[in-house]
Amino acid sequence: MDYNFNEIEKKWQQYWKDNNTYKVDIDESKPKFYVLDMFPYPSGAGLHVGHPLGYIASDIYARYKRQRGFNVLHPMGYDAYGLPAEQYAIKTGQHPEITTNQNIKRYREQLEKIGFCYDWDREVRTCEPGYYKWTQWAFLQMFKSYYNTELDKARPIDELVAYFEKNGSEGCNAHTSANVEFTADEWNAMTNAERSQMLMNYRIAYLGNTMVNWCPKLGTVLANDEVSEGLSVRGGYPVEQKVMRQWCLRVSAYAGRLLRDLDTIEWSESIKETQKNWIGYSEGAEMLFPIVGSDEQLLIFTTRADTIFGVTFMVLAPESEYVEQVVTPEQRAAVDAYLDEVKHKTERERMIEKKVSGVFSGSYALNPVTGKEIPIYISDYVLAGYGTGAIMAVPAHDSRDYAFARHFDLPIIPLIEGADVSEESFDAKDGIMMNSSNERLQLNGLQVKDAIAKTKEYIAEAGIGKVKVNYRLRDAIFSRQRYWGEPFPIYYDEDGQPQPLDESELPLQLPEVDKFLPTETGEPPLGRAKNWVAANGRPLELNTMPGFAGSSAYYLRYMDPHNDNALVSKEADEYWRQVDLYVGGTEHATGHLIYSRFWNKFLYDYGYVCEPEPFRKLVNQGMIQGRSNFVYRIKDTNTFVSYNLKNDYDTTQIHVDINLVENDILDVEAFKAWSPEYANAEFVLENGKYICGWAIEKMSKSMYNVVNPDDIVERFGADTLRLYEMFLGPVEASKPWDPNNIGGVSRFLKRLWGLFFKGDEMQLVDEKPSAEALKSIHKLIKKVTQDIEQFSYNTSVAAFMICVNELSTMKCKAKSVYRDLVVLLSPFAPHIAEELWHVLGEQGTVCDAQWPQWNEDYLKESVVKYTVLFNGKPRFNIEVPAGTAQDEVQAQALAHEGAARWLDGKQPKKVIVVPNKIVNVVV
RNA sequence: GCGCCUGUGGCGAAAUUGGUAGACGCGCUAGACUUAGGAUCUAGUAACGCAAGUUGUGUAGGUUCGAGUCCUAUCAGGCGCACCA
Repeated sequence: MDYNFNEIEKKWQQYWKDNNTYKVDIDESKPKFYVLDMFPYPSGAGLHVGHPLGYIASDIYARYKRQRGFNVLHPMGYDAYGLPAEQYAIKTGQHPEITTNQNIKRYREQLEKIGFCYDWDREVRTCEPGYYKWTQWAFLQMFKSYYNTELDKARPIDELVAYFEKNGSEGCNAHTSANVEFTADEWNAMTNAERSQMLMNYRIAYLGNTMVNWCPKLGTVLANDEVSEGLSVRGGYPVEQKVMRQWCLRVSAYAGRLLRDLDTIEWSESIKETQKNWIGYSEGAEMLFPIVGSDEQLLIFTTRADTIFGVTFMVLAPESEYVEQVVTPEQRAAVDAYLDEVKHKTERERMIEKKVSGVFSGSYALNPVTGKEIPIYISDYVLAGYGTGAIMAVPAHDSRDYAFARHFDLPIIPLIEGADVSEESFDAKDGIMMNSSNERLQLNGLQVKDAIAKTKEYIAEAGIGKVKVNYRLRDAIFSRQRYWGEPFPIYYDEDGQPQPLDESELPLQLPEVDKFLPTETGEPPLGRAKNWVAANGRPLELNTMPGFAGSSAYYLRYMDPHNDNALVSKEADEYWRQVDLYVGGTEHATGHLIYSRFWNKFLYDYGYVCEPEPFRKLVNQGMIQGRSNFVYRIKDTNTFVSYNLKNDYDTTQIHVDINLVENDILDVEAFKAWSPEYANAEFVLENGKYICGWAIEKMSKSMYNVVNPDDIVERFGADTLRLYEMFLGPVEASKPWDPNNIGGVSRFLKRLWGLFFKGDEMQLVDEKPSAEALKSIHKLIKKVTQDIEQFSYNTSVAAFMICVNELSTMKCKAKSVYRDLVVLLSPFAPHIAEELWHVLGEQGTVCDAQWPQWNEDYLKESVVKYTVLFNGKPRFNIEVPAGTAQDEVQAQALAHEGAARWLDGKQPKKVIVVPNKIVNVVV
């Protein structure tokens, strides 16, 4: 009987569906385990073979854990809001919901063919009202909260209001970005609108005037992680810096906890490192520099307090609030011209130019330690968003200050012995201080490290500053000027102030619009909706939430997906707690994985969830790249040149569909039929063939190198696809899809199948397995068990191949051996395992079979061989009967005896037995 | 510039964590079988050499009886952050 994978796979997929095999419920009698994949955005292109890589790895783990007696939650869903569906809608007028649902249907079909053990009853879609109700709900909780820096957690905003009524802002422990102070009387005298505006400085979800990344081409603002090198990550359009009034999330309040708690989770070092960089912890000092002829002082941040004696000028960011206070009338024109110039440059232009620019403000500041007057400049190399937007410049020991000083011919005072600052600055935090003592502070002779500590102490004592920790992490910009996203549960009152909807009004459903474009007056698409008002008749917010809103808490929703009264019930949360294993790509390191952690911590502060971290262990699967093929067209002709002849002509490289190419040889007729453009193409061949060029690139529709998993399933079966993807290499590694290797895995399954049958008869019998068969299978049990725990699936597949070869060679027919083999194989190749499970006459499904245990006794050798080395060189072998821990002692005695014989009776100096069957003798 | 990771056959990769480097698969070579297939089976396959043997884990040192593995330096590739004070 042949291995008919198509029939088997269809049959068992149907069986699993009919019997709800993968449905899971809370079961207090079993320990839980939560295995999660990052849910996909359902794009129009469908799945390619790269997508399932992580899904297969997690599926294996989920099935394995289930067989080890765990109650495993393994759900799947869709991140359904996204730009492509919206842009398609703008182009065609088709509602993005229709496109999205079509794509979801396709994804589901593709996923089902691969045989994952998802509990589809728990599927979530971020664009469904029943789901986004809870996205909106979480937003409302954030709107109604502030961050208490003393308790280090979120608290109701009402508590802050009560505090303001009694004490004003004095001594208030609330995280804020604004430097405002007011008394209780002032607070109580404010109008409602004024109070509402003031509270925006404290709310965790707030409407703020912030510098945003504005992408004119996309017509929307973007979060920092959606921008790379001044271009939008999606689309690659230029991004400008612009002050706009936008919804933001006070992620920065959580910077410390986001950083600290990284130590409590099992993530790869590289992704933790990426998050650490993104959060950007930096310990330094804030210092006050009095402005000459003014009562105002400049507050600056520095990590190099020790260099205070080398400060020769100050610099303000162009957007700094201090600018207005320091510009003198004489310098007004020059400053305005500079500010105007800076404003019209995009961030990308600023980065590319890297030219030193700036302008003198006209004012001077007083160095609080030396008492010297130093000029205040304005320059865009100082960023408004970091620290205080103002710095003390130490050109001798900071390369940026150095460049600025050289350009404006400002003095440079070296502070470290032996540092040569004639050509460049000396930035290292290393060396002995000099030029750094006066009657107030003496740093000369100290190491830099000690000088920093001493200066910090001094400035605190002298009252000119304080020790301060700064984070680079900024608040997340949370509104988008788009249609296809969650509406905000916010209306605007008579004063134009945003107010929360009542929770009973949730979900606030996305309204219908006639077009998916901004309005003629430049408002977001929701401005087109008719009757877009709250229950009280007031107008609703027109922005929608960004992509990461819906994906920030989806792992919680899977725990209790149909609950209409809570995001997740207490019972479900306390049972499932957190994701034990999360599998997904590294591209979300600074986006989703930060936002989710933030969101979870916020919910944790109120006790809505019981774990401070959402994802205990994270595995990042690599990308599967495509292998693209190229043809070479001679410029301005319709003639194509074979790869090795292309250098004789002036050619253009063109991607060609890999389905038209076999072993880099182009099927020229198929190529002509591919597109009307090529119907009359002519070819310059080599040896009668057209050879294509190739490259390893990202798998993408536009490069015509996409391999569809459906085709592989059709030709080789889902089990082969699963085994093959695991066999390619470590899950974490990126690797190109190489269709050649698949034959080996396919052959392995056929060979395994062949062991069960003689002709059409099942040939296995109930007999006692031989010692060597037991050894072979127990070796496999041990290997596979350990490999799965370590995600080393590629070596597991190799071990299966070895075992099957051994069983085949020894003609093993004992059912009990194959029963264990089938159970071991079932996480990797569930369909064939299920079929063979029933061929063996077993009941139930193999998913519920208990995972076998290995017995070390079967693995022991009867005789242990030792190689005796003299000073590392092999001399002779000895054999010791195996059995107990005694064999090492025996080996030592035997080796000693043997060595003495070899050395003509001379005793060896030392005999070392190492546990891997080698005895080393020192002579 | 700062930080992190990775360097092993023709290729994807293993190596029980310091103990016979290259498991397993692809590819390749030779052969067998056959109703000629997108087959299957057997043997071989790190390099050099007819051999015994020698050399081999990016490079150079070091520790050790013994190093792919540990230490130091260096080179190459990948990723992240980047006028972040």
